[in-house]
Amino acid sequence: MENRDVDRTLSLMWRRVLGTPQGSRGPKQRFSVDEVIRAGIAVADEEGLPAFSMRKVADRLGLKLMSIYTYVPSRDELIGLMVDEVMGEPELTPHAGDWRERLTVVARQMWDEFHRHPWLLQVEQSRPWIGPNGSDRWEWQLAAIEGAGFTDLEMDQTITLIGDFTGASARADVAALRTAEQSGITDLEWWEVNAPVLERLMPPAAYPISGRVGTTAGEEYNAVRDSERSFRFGLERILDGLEVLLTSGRRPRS
Amino acid sequence: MENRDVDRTLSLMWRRVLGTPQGSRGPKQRFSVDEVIRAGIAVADEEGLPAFSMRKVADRLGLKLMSIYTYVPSRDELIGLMVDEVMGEPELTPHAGDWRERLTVVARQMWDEFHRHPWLLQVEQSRPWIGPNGSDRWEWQLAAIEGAGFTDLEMDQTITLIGDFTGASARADVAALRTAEQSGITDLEWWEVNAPVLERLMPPAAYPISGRVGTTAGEEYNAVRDSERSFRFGLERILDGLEVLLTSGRRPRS
DNA sequence: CCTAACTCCGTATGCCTTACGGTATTTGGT
DNA sequence: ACCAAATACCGTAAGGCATACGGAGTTAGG
Repeated sequence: MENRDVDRTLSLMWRRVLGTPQGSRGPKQRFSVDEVIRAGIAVADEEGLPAFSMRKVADRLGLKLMSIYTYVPSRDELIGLMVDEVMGEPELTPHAGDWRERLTVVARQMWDEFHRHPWLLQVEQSRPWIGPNGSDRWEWQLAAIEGAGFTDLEMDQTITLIGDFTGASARADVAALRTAEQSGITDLEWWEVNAPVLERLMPPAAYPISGRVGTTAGEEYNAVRDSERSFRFGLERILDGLEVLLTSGRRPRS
Repeated sequence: MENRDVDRTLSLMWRRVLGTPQGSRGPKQRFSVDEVIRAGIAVADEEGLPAFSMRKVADRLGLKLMSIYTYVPSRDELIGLMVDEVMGEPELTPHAGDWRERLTVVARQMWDEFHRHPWLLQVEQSRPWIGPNGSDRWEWQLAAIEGAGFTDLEMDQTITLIGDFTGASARADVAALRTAEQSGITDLEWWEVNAPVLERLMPPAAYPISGRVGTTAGEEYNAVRDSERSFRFGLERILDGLEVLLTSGRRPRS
């Protein structure tokens, strides 16, 4: 990636700060970059990232396909801009309560966001775009545990841990929701269709533990999985583990 | 999804158990389903899932594109079969040591696997295929914590937690490795190109905490991120948190 | 008032999956 | 021994995608 591309990318990301460097010669653009980004978000919200295409963005704006490329250099770039745009949606409310409550808010915000914009989980960012909203968010997330007693390194690792885990849980939950919706068949119905076949294929003797655990979980969840509950379980364990780190005594306030 | 499709899907998955129901009339197939699956894995290993195509699988076997469809009903199905095939690669060694060590082995096995077959992280399984190797693995993973004092429900949630977290960490690590390899530019070089631009865009006063933390982390990691280290950090926290759950006293052996 | 710069778009290239129909091959049944 | 059914393999085409390129129309600076 050339230096010029870096500039092009970043100047779109930070267009609020830099202003839009509109050359003044030719005709004015019919839309703004922001409108293109918002149209992109709408398409992705409705159809998911695999079905997201430049043509659909263009159609939504009443432009023809290739005109989109005068606003944005490529599909990947547009997606990067969409991501940072979305990062700016939730208000970064001042932190309150102890660090456990604060981290819970941080995690819950991400969880909600992944449900509002499931395509975020499908973005493959080769190199992370550094945009204004993402940067503000990262600052806010770190602020949640500032002064709790972590070292700088641990702060970085802690937010990464919370984010990674929340993303993975949300991914499972969103996948389950989407499948249920698309196939028009509930988890339970699916199971009822497959169970007889699987019972023939999987002798209980070969799966003593998963058989027992699966039955218990199925009865308790009233479904094959309950991702929301797994998320709460995991988050509590992680918070407990962080507390152990903080109270293990070997730690002078850095 | 019709009942017949369920059968078709599952009978391919469990072909070892069921035998291949080869009608005996026409010409024999030149290859086996297993060879197709292995060719698919080779393609995915080399080029990743986005570049994975039926044509490449066919080319690798010396078949023409459409012939693949006589072995496997669709691309998605083939990917499902590839996943279960890969799940059978590592040996499920008998568990030894305490539950912490065992869970570490479980997590490390997944971590390694995601690095051996990074495309696993790109698979969007709408409904999870239940195959023999995946089932055996799940049984083995649960066995790692059998008798440690968890309830059945907690066993399910614990393995899910370890798996989710490991997947997310591996995703970050693999993405970083791939980017470094593809762009031929290291994290550090990328930073050196971008830093001057970003310094202009991001006034330090607006990012006091992330500035400080980022500097510390950068010096310590000798890179922007160190996913391997974040993985070890997160895993330790999670294991600590699970230990809290087990030793909190409120727990009669279920 | 002319021309440089710019927007918008038509066309083309080269990918992808998969539906469909044709042809060659093998074998069970007669 | 021969025919017909079943099957594997493949050619073609439809309908999708990103994006390179060049042309036509529009605007404003000099």
